[in-house]
Amino acid sequence: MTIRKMVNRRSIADAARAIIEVNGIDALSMRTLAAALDIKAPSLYDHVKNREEVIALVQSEWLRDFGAGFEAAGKSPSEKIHFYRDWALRNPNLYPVVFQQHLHRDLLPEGLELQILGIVVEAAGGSHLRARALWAQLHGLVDLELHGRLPDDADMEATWREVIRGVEAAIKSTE
Amino acid sequence: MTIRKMVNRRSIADAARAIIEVNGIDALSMRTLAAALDIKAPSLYDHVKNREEVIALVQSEWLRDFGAGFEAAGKSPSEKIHFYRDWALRNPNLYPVVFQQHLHRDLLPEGLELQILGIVVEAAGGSHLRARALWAQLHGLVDLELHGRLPDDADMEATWREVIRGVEAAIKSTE
DNA sequence: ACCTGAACACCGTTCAAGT
DNA sequence: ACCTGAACACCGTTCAAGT
Repeated sequence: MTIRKMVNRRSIADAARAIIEVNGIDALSMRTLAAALDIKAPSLYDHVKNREEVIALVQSEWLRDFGAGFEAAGKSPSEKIHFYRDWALRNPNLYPVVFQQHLHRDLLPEGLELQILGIVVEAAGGSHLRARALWAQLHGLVDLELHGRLPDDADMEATWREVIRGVEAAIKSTE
Repeated sequence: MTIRKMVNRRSIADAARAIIEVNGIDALSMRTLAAALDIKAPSLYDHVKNREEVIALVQSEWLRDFGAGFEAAGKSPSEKIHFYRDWALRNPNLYPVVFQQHLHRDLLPEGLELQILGIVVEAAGGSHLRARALWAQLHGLVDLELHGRLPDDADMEATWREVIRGVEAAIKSTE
């Protein structure tokens, strides 16, 4: 006689995260998710509104994880940038879910988005404008790298160093 | 008596592009695509290998379109950057297909990828390294903008000006 | 409240059959 | 060569029914 673990929004989010992490977001179906929780697909709808909301829960859970690590990473621009890249490459299936879906702000812990934005602003030397330009660069480079869109012979280490150099130069120029 | 237009790889690509353009890539199913061409879904497989290949055809068609426009755009970094942004925002449903899918290089016109890369290198003042950093920034900013991931009050015009300023400063610093 | 089986309207793809 | 209907193994979601 096996006992089934309690099913609630948290356990659903955890099971969904595990599926996405291993097999990508396309592998997340309401049926596979239900199976992982030992119930049938229609039962999920007693806990969540729809598949969209399941994804939003994972997004929220992992944005919190990212935020904590980003906050804790060394405080120089270079260290923040390295953390961003490493987090993304360590979580290739989760990254697009967290940073490339519509952000369900209503399910987010209060202030989390602002906290993360604040760290980027700090790394960019205090300018909101440069912070957005920097974030775009980090996000874009990660995305191109994850999709294998850069030429095969592209030296990614050197490219990331170039990004860091650019930010440091921009900060120095306004000091 | 209605006559059906000829069905071939080109007409399939055109019909697929039209569907994606209007309703996004999720709306592209083999059944809706076949219906647009006045045939049944299984018949598509006499012309293409699978849905993946249909997408690759659209990707190839539009990368060529982008490349032609990018080439023709004014030759200053600022003008190239503006063209990139405008093209993306004018084609919000096509952009991810062209720049965020695995690139099927085997279906691409010879040299097209290198041509586009060359233009970015030129806009970046000749440095391959800075070209990748720049492309990442353009791609990332467009993606964040298309996904509405930046704060509502973010001044996008100013952010793009900041990107242009950064590139110009970087070029100047190595002249 | 939580779970179920059956059903609806969809998918991509295969295949035997027609012309 | 090109097209078809039928089928297979999937989807997300709804709903009446059970406890």
